[in-house]
Amino acid sequence: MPKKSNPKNNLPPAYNPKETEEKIYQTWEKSGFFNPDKLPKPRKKSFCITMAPPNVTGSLHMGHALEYTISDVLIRQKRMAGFLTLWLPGTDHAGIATQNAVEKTLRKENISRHDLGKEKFIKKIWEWKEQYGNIITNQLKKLGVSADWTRSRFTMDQEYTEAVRAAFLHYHKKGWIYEGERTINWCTRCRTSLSDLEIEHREEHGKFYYIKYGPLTLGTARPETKLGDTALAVNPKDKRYKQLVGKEISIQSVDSSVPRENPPKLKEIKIKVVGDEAADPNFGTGVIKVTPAHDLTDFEIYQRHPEIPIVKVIGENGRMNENAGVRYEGLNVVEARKQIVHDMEQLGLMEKIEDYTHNLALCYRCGSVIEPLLSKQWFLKMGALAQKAAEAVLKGKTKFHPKKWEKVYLNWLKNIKDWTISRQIWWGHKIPLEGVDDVLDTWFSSALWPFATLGWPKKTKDLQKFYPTDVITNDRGIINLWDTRMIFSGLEFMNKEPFKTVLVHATILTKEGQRMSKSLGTGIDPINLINSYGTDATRFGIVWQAMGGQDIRWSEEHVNAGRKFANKIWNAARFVLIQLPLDLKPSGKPKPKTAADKKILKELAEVTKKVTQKIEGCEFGPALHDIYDFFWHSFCDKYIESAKIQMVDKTKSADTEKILFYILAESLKLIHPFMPFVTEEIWKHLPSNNKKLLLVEKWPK
RNA sequence: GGGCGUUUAGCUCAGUGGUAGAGCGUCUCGUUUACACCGAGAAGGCCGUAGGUUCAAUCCCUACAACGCCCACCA
Repeated sequence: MPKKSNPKNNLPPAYNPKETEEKIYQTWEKSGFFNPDKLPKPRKKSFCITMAPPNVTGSLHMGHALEYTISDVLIRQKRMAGFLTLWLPGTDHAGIATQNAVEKTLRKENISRHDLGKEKFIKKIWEWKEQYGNIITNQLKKLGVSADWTRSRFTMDQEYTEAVRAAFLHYHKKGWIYEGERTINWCTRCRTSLSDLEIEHREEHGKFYYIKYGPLTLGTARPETKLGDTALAVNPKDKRYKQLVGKEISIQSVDSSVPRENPPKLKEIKIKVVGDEAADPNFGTGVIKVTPAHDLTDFEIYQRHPEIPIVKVIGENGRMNENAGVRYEGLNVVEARKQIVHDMEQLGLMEKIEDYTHNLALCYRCGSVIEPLLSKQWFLKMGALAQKAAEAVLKGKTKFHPKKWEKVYLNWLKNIKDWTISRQIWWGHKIPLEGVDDVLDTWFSSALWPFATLGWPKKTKDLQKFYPTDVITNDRGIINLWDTRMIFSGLEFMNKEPFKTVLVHATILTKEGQRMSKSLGTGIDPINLINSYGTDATRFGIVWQAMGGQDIRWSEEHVNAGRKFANKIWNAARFVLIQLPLDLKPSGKPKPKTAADKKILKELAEVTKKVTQKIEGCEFGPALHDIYDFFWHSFCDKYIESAKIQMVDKTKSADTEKILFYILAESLKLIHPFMPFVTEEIWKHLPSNNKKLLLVEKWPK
């Protein structure tokens, strides 16, 4: 006999995420439980993640969605497991990136930042920041992110700025920050220096020119820098040139004082030959020209041979300057190259030209060609800091997950150079010294994130409770840019590594294996997925594919599968609720009576253990597969079908009801970190559970 | 140049030293007290190639190939 539907417990026949999600999120926010201070007590152990702050340059992409979903899974599970749980959110001012984004919008109105002036331009960026910061926050909420918004930080808010200042002055006092004129990476479009990590490489097919230098011939890909040559270098062990080392030789060269309108003329110049290991006897002719002002290697040769003069021939605008001579002055690099090649050919100085493939250095923010040039910049000494950072990982104080990234991390630290920390842009933290207009590399402030967000340099309660934090989650692309620098900063300022685990998540690619990118039009907007499938389904689809550190070739079917699963949970709950008597009181683990009862309880115990272990081990995809499999195939397909028969038998029906309820309730807890909305909504309808949110229910053991 | 990763069903991916699995898709049957966003079942795989270790290899080892990523001053 079919039971009468329990009128108090009836749910609509299908789960509707649109109607549910916003309301549920508001309930959570109102509860205050995202804030550890308001969580039910007692909670002895803390668990803290400082959120990798999204840039204020745009909206969220799939990488964010993955990153924040798996962080949220961790946070929700720990919160339920009784930890004093804090997920601290924020945004990053993202120096060059944001400045460029705002400049781009101005360009549409045909205005440059110089037209506006510094003050007005910075005001414009702040307006932009307000607007995009809010968009991002709202998108994170849509994703279900259970972060403590009351503690939200921005890398340029007042207190954070104090932290940056304190950190800089600390290093300065130690003598680790110095100003120096060195050859650095320069973006001629952004008009700023960049660190080694802020350049990208692209293969380019170019030419390789063999130029006559008096008795010698040498190869170069950049003949225009010849105008800044101040020496030649050969390997001291190279027998061919041994006798030349330390001597000055006379060579015929182009007379750059002849105006471009006139035919080129020869001029005799004298140039010194030095012996240096950087010259490889087996490459080209074994002779290299030394242009210290425009080549990083050549600058290092200069450092080993300080008697070599330096002549800067390319300006910060990327054009040849007065030192290049009237013949070339004002030409950009490409034009100058064309001109000088032409001139040398005319004068018989060009021996031959070959095809050549090499890697071109590009700005990681705007894609323009990087021009190495001599410039006065501020540097932070890396020696002691790099060593600290390496030790943290070597001693196992900080662990990477997956472990393979430790090698990448250590390898970079081994070959590290001093960090160029000054930038010539307008948007950023001003260097806190008199008479300097430069701002700091945006990563200088990001490096302080795990403790500056908790109140450093003040000695706050939050720092005491939550530092060191537990996990940081990010893309592999910023292991060196960010993780390394947070680790040595944490050790330097807090004497403790900032987190125990670096969780390097997968990269989401298109189904074809391409990088998702806005400009290529290959990106997917997670908000669109949420709008068509619901947040739980989107989170499900993402986590379902997050099987390990492997890249994910995105396939949307899994989001659809998530939508179906949400509905399956909903309907299983409907079925159970229809069966339940109105006065049922949840009373712990029920005793099994039948073989089916025993089996399902045993399987629940197993899946509980597996899911817990897998979440703790950062195996989110496998954890979700397990609970999915249990709930759908063991509980719905098998047990509910058995229960339908058992319910008819009056000697068994009461016990069966209890088991149905118990399995459902425990499953909802296990599913909640992955699919928080649908589980919370159902939880509201369960009898005698009206007071507590699933959000803070006790995680099953 | 150095390092790393991937290669399993039509697609996206799990997995194990001993008869190969999931989701989606396809096909057949099914309106039974939740759910057709469902149920029962089926088809579909020399587990990249070639060697080796082993009683036994998709799994361990070696080489190769394809694709992808990171690092690097080769002018």
